[in-house]
Amino acid sequence: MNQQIRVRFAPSPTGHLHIGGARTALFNWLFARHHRGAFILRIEDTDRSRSTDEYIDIIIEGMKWLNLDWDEGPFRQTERFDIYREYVEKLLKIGKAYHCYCSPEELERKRQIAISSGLPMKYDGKCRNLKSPAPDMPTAVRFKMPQEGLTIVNDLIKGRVTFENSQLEDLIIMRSDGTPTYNFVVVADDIDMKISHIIRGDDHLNNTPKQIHIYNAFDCETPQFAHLPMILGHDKSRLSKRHGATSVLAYREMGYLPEALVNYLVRLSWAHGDQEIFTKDELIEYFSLQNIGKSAAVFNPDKLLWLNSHYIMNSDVEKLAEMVMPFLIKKGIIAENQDIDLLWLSKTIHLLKERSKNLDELANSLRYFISDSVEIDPKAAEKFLKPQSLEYLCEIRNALFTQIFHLRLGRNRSEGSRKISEATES
RNA sequence: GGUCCCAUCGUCUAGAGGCCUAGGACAUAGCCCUCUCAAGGCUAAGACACGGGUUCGAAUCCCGUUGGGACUACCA
Repeated sequence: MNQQIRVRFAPSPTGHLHIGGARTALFNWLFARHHRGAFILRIEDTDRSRSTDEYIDIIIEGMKWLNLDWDEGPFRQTERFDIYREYVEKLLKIGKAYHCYCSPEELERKRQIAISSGLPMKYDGKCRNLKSPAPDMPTAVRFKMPQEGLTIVNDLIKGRVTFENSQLEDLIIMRSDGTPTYNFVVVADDIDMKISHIIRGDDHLNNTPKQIHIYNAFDCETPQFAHLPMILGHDKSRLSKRHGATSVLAYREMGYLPEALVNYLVRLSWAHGDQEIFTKDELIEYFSLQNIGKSAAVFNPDKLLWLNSHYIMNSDVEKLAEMVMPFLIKKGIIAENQDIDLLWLSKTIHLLKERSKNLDELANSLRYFISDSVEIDPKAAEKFLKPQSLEYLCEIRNALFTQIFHLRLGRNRSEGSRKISEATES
């Protein structure tokens, strides 16, 4: 293992693992695997009021479904508060941080004034050089940002980005309740975990100069940064619930294959010539930060669906049989513990997979072949099949499907099984 | 408002100054295959945001304009 390369995915458990987060995780994972480095999973749950254990489980489940395995973690920041306190103490001691006695209300008032008068909304530094601190008051701790000069971020994707230090404000690194804040813990953890490359969304690019100064305060070398372009909705605004499903597990529910989602996500801002379909091994071999584009990408459900049907068509029937099972159970097509002839199921799937774009559709088609007792009710069928497919099912003239039709009408499964064998072999 | 990022078909993208009459993929349309629906094959339509430079030569480099996005919390 290459000890030099260490990357991490650091979601906050305030919601599901969404499309954008999944792609960030994927790129980190690919980078680690390509370089034979370490991929670390870290849960950023310092905001206790918004973080839940349930979301942690959901995020981990999403990672597992996508087959993104990690080498270290999952670490939880709430279990590391002692470490952060030490780091804060150190900064206080060397004079890189100071106590701030301003109340949130006071700060909010100043911010409103700044907005209405069109001035920059920056902390005024009131407590920066306080001579006689009041030790009994609840205090937050602020980091002392340099106030002049430039900070340069040499980003592996965006290139050289320059920030004026005068724009940076003394950010709060520890709240008055003693809990540390994001921009600080990120750095503390990345130092502590010896992260070599930070690959994250470019919504963090503006945070980077602040974090660089924290590295400097600790006299630590900064890691390499790579800021990925955002994924947008069809209207080019940030992807959110109103654009449809954004959580990774929702795609599992809808019958998408993890390989299809991974293949779709990897092609957002990344390309390898004209190739569209990649195996996992190919991705690991080809992946490089160098051919990641700089511009945001619009999420396109049509192309994802096309990839999914491609992967369904090219999957082994045995594997599909296994994957479609939860859908059959959920729909009540088979009972939870029903004994089902897997060979028969596989052969039926073989006949249907070409026209199923997802596992949900596949299950719906299967309904008509599995339920012996169910007569076809066109009204009911209409709910699950497209008109053409319904027509196709009902007007069966194709010899092959005539046989299955008989089977479905429910005479004898072994009889049907024999006929499917004949059909699939010819 | 301030700071930062971005800009090739509707969408994802190829493009590293001449291989560009700008290539591929999704979606769209047509044709072929076919007893239906799919799948597959072929074809069509469809883009370098705009304006200035630099250069013998610009999608590609530089500047500006316009448009989009992100950040601007005792959120992450």
